[in-house]
Amino acid sequence: MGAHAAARFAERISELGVIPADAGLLRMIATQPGRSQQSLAEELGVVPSRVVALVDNLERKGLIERRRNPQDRRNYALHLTTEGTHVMTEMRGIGSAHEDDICAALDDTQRARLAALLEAIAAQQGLTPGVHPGYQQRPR
Amino acid sequence: MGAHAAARFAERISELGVIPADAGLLRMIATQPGRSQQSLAEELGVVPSRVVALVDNLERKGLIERRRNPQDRRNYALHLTTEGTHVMTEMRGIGSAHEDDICAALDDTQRARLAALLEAIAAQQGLTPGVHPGYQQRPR
DNA sequence: TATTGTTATACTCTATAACTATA
DNA sequence: TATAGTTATAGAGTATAACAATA
Repeated sequence: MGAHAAARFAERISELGVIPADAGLLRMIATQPGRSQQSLAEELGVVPSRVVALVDNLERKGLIERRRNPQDRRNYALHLTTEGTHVMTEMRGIGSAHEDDICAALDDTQRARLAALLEAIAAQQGLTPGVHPGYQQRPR
Repeated sequence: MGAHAAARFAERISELGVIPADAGLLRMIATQPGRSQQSLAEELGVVPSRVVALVDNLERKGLIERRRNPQDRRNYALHLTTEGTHVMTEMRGIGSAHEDDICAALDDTQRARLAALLEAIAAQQGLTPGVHPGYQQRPR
């Protein structure tokens, strides 16, 4: 079911010219502007060279920019552009609509109950809020 | 959270030398022995040439076999081998243990409540029981 | 001609390892 | 030497299209 919800979300945000990988990264940068590629790599649990490609995408789409840090010219401070901020706002709206669509079968009480149950599981499983495990390589 | 559960399941079944794609296909063949590659492709929503690779894997691992149909020699009837049947049994046990692990935070009443809520969503969303959308190409 | 399965090919995603610039 | 980022390369997964065997 997670896969279904993810696929539907992907459909929705594609209207913004954005793919799921973009969405997660964009949100991380929006939440904590100025962060470096290294910090993203660590939090996502992926290799730094992969962040290069992800950030390249976002930059090519004009949603973020790499700003040189004059104090330490080795790293970049990543920031949303005006366009990126706009897309981020759109995405929040899409996120709400998406949740509403997925939960259409449930009334408000049931949604609250579902959320509480899932949160209990997430906490017990030690999941980091806000980081989608989909970035990490799948074990095989 | 679906991604987390899927990753943990992948870990568990890797002990059997099986990956998630194998697991789904193996179960489909176990449930309906003798089915053709075409029928799998249709139900999974993937292209027939992909089923060739998936079935090749399973056959290489000795879990299934392609049997020629003497009536219509164009298609294969897919069947589990003895080893495949054994792995399928193991997988069922792993599935139960997995569910139990994921739901460790909930008592029996809560699990029943969660299951009911999720089933309501799945039904409303028109999800085919037993087919994981992960086989289908992700829209971009 | 139509259907089942296969092969050839190309493209995307991702990791590893070597490399550059800066500290 | 160590760190941030990049490039080159290789491998896996997957679709498209052409193909062979059978009907």
